[in-house]
Amino acid sequence: MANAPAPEPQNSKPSASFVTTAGGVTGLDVSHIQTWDNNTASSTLEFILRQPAIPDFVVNAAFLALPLSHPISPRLKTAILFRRLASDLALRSVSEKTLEIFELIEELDRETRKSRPSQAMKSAYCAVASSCTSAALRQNVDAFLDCFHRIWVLRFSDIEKSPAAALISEELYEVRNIFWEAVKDPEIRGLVANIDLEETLDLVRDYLEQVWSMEPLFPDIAIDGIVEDSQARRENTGLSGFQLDVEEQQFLKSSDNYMQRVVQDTVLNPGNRARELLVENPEKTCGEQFKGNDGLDRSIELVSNSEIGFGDTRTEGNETDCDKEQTIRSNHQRMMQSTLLDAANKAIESPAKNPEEPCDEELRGNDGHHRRDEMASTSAIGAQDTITVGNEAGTVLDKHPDLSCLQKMEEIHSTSVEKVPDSSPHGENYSTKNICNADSLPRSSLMEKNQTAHTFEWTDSPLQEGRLRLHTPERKACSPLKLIDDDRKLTKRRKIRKWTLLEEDTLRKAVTKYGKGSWKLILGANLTVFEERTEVDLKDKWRNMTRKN
DNA sequence: CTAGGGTTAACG
DNA sequence: CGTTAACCCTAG
Repeated sequence: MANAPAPEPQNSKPSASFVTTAGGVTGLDVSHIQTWDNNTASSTLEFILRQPAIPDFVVNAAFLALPLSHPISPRLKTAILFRRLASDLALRSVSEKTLEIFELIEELDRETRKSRPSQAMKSAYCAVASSCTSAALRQNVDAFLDCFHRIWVLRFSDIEKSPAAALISEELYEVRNIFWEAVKDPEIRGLVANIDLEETLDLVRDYLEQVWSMEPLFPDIAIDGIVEDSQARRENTGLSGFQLDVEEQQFLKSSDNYMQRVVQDTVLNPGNRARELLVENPEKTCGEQFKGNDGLDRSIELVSNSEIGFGDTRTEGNETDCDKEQTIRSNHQRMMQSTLLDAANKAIESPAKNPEEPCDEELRGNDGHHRRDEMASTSAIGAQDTITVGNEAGTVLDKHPDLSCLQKMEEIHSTSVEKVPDSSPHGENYSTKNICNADSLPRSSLMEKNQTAHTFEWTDSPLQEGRLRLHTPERKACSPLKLIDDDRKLTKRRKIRKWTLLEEDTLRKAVTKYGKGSWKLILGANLTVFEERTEVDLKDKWRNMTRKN
């Protein structure tokens, strides 16, 4: 995984300069980023996100240099999530967050590629879920019961109802049954207590490698300026050939300064992986870019501060446009930092910690709800929710140590939901909040809802305590023109796959059984045969088959 | 969700 | 270059 395949440079306009070392691409010259069009920016960011050798802080800085108006496409969101998966992998840690990332990727995947999850994805998901449960069992029985309830009952039923439903494979059902047996019968627990983390990591690795090599990273644009050494690089960073106005120059200086601070923080932060990478390549990575003057100091401090709550960045009465920009940017920075650096910082978390605590940490001191929404829709599950789930599940299980069936647990789950019909932690309507956000900012969060995503409303049930929340795509105000433009470019047509004889046979039989037109039903009844086909595909295929025969 | 017209890409 | 299967878009 240390060396993901780099995209073949193609021949078109130069767009981005990368710094390479023996270990691969390790840095990025962002000085021209302001001149990139949306497509170039998306593709380039996607590229660097997929380069494990590029330290997180470089990725972070690249996002920082990106014009705020730049839309984050579903593809890019997916790439960010892949980055998180890769980080988990590098740190040899899988957790419930990893599970959630899979769910999010699957949802996004359905939006962008309209495909069902690959076998590799489902296997990896199943393995991560198993590993988490097994790890909990090794901890103690309470943790195991709690974990089982959270993952295999609550989360499972949430996914079933979510756009990520296709993630649930037969294998997952089987594993759930096995764990369920272990819940009922302590003697079986020994058999599931030692699920191999290595195997899980391998499966996640397989999945990532499959996805990363699946499609060209640069469908339309090319990376032309791969710089081989710092000498050449120096020439390249001089902004020659580009006319920058004063504002842009100031901005660039500011981002340099930000990068400098990130580096300092990173270096001071023991156990941070980025630091190791930096030390390995002290000058070839980004060293030269880290000169600059005070531009974003205040927002940087806010960013560097582990506190995530929404402080007002405009404490001095001096409200210029520049300040506004800083405010927006500082939110942006926090978002990126927590998304990308969170994984890197995991290394310094105590391994003995309760799995919920990292979330707690991310949200500690937070009394602003915006942030909470953002985190809930990215990698972190709302901490209070999670903890409540934990406690509740724990006590429930303690009170009913001899639960006789899964249904009973599910009953408990649903009654607990009914008991607190509208008690979301802050009594807020999340949808409304997000819409407000979207109105005021071009993009307040990298993980902001995909505009093309269908709405999956949870408002009338599961936002309350005792329930894990899944990603909830919502609409936001956005220029429809931009939207169409973006999606056209970024949503790829599926690769053509010939129908197999088995598929044709199955379809024929199914049509005689269920009748022509029940495509959804037919698909549902033959999910394994019609892997990665949609009901529309079935319909089209039937049209083809019946046209000439 | 389905039906049906439109588009794309593989193939002879 | 025409034909066709696979895939996409969207009205109803």
